[in-house]
Amino acid sequence: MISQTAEYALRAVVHLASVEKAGTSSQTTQQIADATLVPLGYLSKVLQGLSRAGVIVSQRGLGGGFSLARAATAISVFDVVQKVDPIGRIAACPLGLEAHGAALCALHKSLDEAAAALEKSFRDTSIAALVADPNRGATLCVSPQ
Amino acid sequence: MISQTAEYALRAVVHLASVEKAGTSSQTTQQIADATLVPLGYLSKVLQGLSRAGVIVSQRGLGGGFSLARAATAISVFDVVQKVDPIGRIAACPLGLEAHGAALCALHKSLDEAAAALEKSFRDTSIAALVADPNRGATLCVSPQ
DNA sequence: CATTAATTGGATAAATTTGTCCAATTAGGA
DNA sequence: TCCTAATTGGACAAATTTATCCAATTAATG
Repeated sequence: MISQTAEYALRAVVHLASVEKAGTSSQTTQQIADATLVPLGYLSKVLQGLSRAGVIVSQRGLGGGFSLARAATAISVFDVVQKVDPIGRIAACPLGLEAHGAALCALHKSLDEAAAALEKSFRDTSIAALVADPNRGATLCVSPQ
Repeated sequence: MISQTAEYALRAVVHLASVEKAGTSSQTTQQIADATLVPLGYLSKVLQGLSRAGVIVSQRGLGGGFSLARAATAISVFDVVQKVDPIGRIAACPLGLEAHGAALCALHKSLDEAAAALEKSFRDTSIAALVADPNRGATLCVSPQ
């Protein structure tokens, strides 16, 4: 449903939200990789993408790392997914025929409605809502850092 | 949201439903390719998969081709998608840690709920519902065969 | 200023998905 | 029986996604 890359991006952002809630300001790629079990080298690319997209901010050099670009309550699952692996809403008939202008056939209308529902669900879920209450289960199914 | 292969499979099955509704009993790979604009060689593989999955039936030799394995009302979008490109429901933490047994963290619980909703939407849509009323727009955004 | 720790970006490789082609097999019909 | 039309299955190629590695750059600190 979502790509591996989107899954990795969500894990990283949720982890950042989790440590920020606990009072830590930034995390290195290595720390994020350890917490999320995402391959280090690939995670580096994913974080670069999220940084360019304005979801997180990076700080180079000693003491640097990544942190959320804004409050976790102001970042949605959609914000993260859309940047690395956009949900393909169907705007026009994929067959490219213009016989019916912008009108979609029943199949593509139905698929687009499903995509719209998924998109709404992602828009309505904030990253903050995915950070577990520290008194209950841990974030990301792993023990807290 | 769904793979290219799933999109092709849906086009093919909807097309078969459409021609069967119009009284034609079977279609060759070539005919389906012409109607759906799916690359012929690849469509051949997709149809083989749908055939093995029991969604359509094939008939070899002269006069052969493909037809639906049962009434279009009894085939759902889910039946088609699931065979070629299964919706990945999240049964256990993808990080593979057993710290919390089968319990999902908030992120994966949320993603699984989204997958469940998508799955339900696909289950609730029959192929018959996607065959356009011949008096209105055409099936698949293309002119009828 | 030198050292250390960190991101950045590029080149490259591996894996998966998508796509092509063709020989073998199956079946109908003259 | 022979010809033709069709699926089947295998090998292969291209494109995309996922993953690895490393040199260059940036920044803090002693």
